[in-house]
Amino acid sequence: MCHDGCVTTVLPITDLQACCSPVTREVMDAGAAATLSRALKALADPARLRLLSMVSAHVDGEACVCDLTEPLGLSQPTVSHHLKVLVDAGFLTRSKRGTWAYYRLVPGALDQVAGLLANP
Amino acid sequence: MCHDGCVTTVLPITDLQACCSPVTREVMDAGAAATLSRALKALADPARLRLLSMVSAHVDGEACVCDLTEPLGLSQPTVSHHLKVLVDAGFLTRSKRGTWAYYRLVPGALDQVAGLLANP
DNA sequence: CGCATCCATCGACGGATGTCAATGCATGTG
DNA sequence: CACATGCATTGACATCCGTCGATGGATGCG
Repeated sequence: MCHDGCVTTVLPITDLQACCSPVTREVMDAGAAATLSRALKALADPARLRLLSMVSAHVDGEACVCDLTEPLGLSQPTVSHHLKVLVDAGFLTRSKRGTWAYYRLVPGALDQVAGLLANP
Repeated sequence: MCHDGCVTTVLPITDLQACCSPVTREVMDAGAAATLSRALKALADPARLRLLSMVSAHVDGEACVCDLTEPLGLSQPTVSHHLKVLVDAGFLTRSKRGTWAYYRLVPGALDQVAGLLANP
């Protein structure tokens, strides 16, 4: 695997909005496909989908790791790992206050991916 | 891995439309997350995204394997493999006519996934 | 200070995934 | 019939990914 450059950098959401027109509009070049697929890979996991859902449904739209570990049924390191993946992909932000780390949805990030899948 | 049942059956697109409300509407249960993540996994590959794009852009909205293998730059078995993944996930249909196998987008399949990601 | 809590990172392990060469099976053609 | 073409399947291989226990750093509290 790992074609065309093997980019290890984080995916800023701005890359996504600049990268490509929707899948069915015209033929995607390799770069656009790689960028969009990186965003989709971050979403293509049941634990991460539930994390996004739980964070957005939590009070004030934010949640810390200890709020998520038990209802998700996974260990704390695993939850931290998934949250990091979602932050790196631009779907969540992390803000540390005291001992706690609060995660929050990035507004419009999911809609942007949705817009690249749907027809215009 | 492979929690909650380890379903090996194909994912009919009807499951998807029945499975869940959008990610940010309410907390997803494990089953809905598994179903949606299976659809997203099928999309989360640059080769498959380009295949969808190339099929939809091809004349008459359909294409056979020999149309796709050279512009994609992957071997014929690999292209066949990716096409099978997309068919099994409900994003493409396959119709064999003579020696050729023609692939075609399933109307609305991508939009359905998009609708589950975006806000209502 | 000493201790508990929250969380990120590390190392390890098993299973999944993307890729190709080789093979086999239809279908069409001389 | 013999042969070529289009495609799916198989087997093998390297890599990636999800998970956990263990560890360690940071913060707050007695």
